[in-house]
Amino acid sequence: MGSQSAKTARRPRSDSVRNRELLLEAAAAVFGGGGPDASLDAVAKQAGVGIGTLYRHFPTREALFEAVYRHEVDQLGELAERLATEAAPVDALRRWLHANVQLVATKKGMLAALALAAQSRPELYAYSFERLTKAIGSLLDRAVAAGDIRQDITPEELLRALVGMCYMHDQPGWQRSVLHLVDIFV
Amino acid sequence: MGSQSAKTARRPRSDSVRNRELLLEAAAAVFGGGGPDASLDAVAKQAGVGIGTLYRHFPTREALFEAVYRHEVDQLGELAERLATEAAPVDALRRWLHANVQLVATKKGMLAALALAAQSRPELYAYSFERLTKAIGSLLDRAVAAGDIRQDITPEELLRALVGMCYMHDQPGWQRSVLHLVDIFV
DNA sequence: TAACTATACGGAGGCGCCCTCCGTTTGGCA
DNA sequence: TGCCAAACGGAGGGCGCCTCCGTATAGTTA
Repeated sequence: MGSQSAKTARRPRSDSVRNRELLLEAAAAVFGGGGPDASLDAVAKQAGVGIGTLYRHFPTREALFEAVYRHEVDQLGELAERLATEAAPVDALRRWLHANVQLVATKKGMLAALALAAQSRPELYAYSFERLTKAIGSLLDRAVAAGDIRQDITPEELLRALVGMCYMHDQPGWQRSVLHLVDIFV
Repeated sequence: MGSQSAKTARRPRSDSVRNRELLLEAAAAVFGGGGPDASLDAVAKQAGVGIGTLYRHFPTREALFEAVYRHEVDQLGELAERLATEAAPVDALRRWLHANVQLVATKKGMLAALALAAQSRPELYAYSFERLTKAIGSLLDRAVAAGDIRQDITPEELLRALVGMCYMHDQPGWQRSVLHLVDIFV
């Protein structure tokens, strides 16, 4: 039986996998720059693939949004794992939080779209919440174990605080002030 | 000087005023039914006017959203004033709250659009908040004065509670339960 | 009342985006 | 190396967006 349900299963084609990745990156760039109404033709062009390929991978605009969202969340998760092995506990936490702020700042144009997508798709919200909570949790645990940080804070609290702070993203200078708060807090 | 700044001012044309009203009603209906992506051509058709007339009154889609939003809020305000003279205090309050729930239920498709519009336009939010708070305030004062209701509640609290309850608008049966809560509360 | 004109109306048409469909290409497997 | 399922590309029909200008009409003036 192996990992496949039948002998007839085939490995996915390499170009398919690569194109999917290219499309996700292109979509993040285009939506980030031009807002959620940006043309899908532009996304395909940016990715260097035909429009048909885009639609094969993501049948609807919403599907593309959702995939981009998951992709971003996954990248944050992986970043956390990497930092956990590469950096000193507190530093890892600080850098991860900064990466979050950075992401929100870059993808301004996507926020509205993501908010809508997450609102109408509870399971998406749940997924990202769990994944991010775990990421924070592991970083936090290490920092606490190292004795570098107070213990009376849960991952959920920290995540909510982070999200809340980023909600002010239309005030001028929000980025500075959030980074500042993060540094003070740590 | 009267109400005009110069003698050269002309009264607005009656057809213009009428068409504007027709368009707002049509837009509320079409967006309510077909979501915020519904065609503007459809709105014009529903209103029985040419597409050019729609664009003259509302140069962008956002302008139309905003106008519809203000219109709805104003109507709720007027309803409150009317109820204040026509119904018994507590009954007026109850009916007004019910009208709110009704509105949210009817205009489901508009909620996402309105949320976006309100988010990117702080003054719109401020306007509606003030107007609705006043509406609730007057109804609440009357009910309290009549001794029919507890006194330790502010209009702001009530408004927030109402909005909060309607945020669950994707759960099945939310409408029943909110109406139920309203009745119990009153 | 009639003539005048500022104002508003309507909708054709150019443009660009959406999405499907199918002939062509390519990667995996034997 | 040959086979073919899977994936690719992009032309094209359709539709919605928005502008532009000739026509109609409400308000004003004589």
